[in-house]
Amino acid sequence: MLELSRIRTDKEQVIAALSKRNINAESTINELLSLDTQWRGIKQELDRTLEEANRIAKEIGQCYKEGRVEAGNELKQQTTLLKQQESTLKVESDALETAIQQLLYQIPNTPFQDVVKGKDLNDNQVVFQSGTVPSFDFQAKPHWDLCKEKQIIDFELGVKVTGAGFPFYRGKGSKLQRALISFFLDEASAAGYEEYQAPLMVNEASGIGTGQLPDKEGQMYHDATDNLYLIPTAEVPLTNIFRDELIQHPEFSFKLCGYTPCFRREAGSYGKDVRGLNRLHQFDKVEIVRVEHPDHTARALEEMVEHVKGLLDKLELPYRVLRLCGGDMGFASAMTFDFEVYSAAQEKWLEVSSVSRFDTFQANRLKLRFKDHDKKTKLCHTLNGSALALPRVMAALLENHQQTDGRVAVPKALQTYTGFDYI
RNA sequence: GGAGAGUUGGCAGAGUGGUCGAUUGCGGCGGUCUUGAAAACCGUUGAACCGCGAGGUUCCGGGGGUUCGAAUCCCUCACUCUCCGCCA
Repeated sequence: MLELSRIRTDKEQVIAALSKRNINAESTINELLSLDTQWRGIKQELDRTLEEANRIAKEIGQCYKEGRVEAGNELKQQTTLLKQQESTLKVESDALETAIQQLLYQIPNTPFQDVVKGKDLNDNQVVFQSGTVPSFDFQAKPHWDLCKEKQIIDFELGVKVTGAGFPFYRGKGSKLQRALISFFLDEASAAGYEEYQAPLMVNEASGIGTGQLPDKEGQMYHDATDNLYLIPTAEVPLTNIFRDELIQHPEFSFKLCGYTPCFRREAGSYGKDVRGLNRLHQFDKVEIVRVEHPDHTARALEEMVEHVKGLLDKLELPYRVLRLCGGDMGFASAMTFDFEVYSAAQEKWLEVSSVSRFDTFQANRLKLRFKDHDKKTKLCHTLNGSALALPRVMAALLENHQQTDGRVAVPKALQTYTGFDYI
């Protein structure tokens, strides 16, 4: 959620920044500011009325204390009109506040200065590329065939027991999952991220805190009996740790990581993109989350990008880093780098990580603040990234590392975790 | 699932109709002392909103009510804790 005070003072800058997302926010912003002006007028009137009522109430107290009962009774009569005014103004003020809030919820974050204007994924910029795409002297198999052949992931069995998008991992497949999770967590710990095991269900307040609610609730699994939501990413519980926190001093930096399964309804998904491991309702992910002083956000983002690069290097996968254009960024993001690994058999790039800075957008909803050097209370900056999401990494490992003899090689970095070299 | 007790500032914890936005302790910030740090001592310190400012308003879990006036009384909802039951 954008800060209303910023929209007031930097209206043109906000509109210009939002235009990078290929949206014209001018009418929304104007409506917002018009409502805001009305609200401030009402608020001032309401405050004056309340002030008067408070003053009289105090006077009445004095009168009774001093035994001037009649004077007190007289003053009481004056309050009748004030109370009527108060309740009318309160209704108007509340209505305006709600309308303002609803508009604010609809406005996405303003892209950071480095973000370029663009419509969709075609306008994203490749800012880094690493590794070579393997060339095979045989017909490379897609991961879903390899999974079946080697009996390491059973999609049909998942359909039987739960439904599409909930696969079983078996034998070496299951061990490879566990290896990846351990590897990612160990790497994150080594980089200074404290490991958390988070709840997999969150309450409504947490959903609102990180922005899944109220608008995107269709994307989460919801248990109506207890009004709890299955997390779509560890970002939700890990970031909500800081909800309603006021950090007392300006020297802070929180780095946390956590492995969780993630649950996504993926309503509206269809077609070939959902084949195999490409899109699941339940998948595993290690997430890194940071809460930083605004002065350190840029450095933090860079560190996170380097961290993810390191992971993919060690997994010996060909990958590229994209800086997303305004139009392709998530609602809450101010700047996002996507990591894509090349999937040799599918012959396409698969997104395995998304690293973003949110600046104050999340913190504003979370009420996550700190006391700065100038003793003023300010909003923290939040950042997060996947490091990494497992299924597509798994797909890329299988497809890129398949050998002429039909085996799939396990990268060195993972071998100590898996206990085997080939699948 | 049953019974009881709670929810107050960054945290802990007083406060039971008007001088309470709230005693105190811890923490934070500033200082003295110290080579530096710690300790000790001194000072300072709730948040949000409106206003150029003076200043004003709101907030004691959420919502509603009683009253001229509510942290304080009533209703309601949510959550937490304790005990009992069930159970990994």
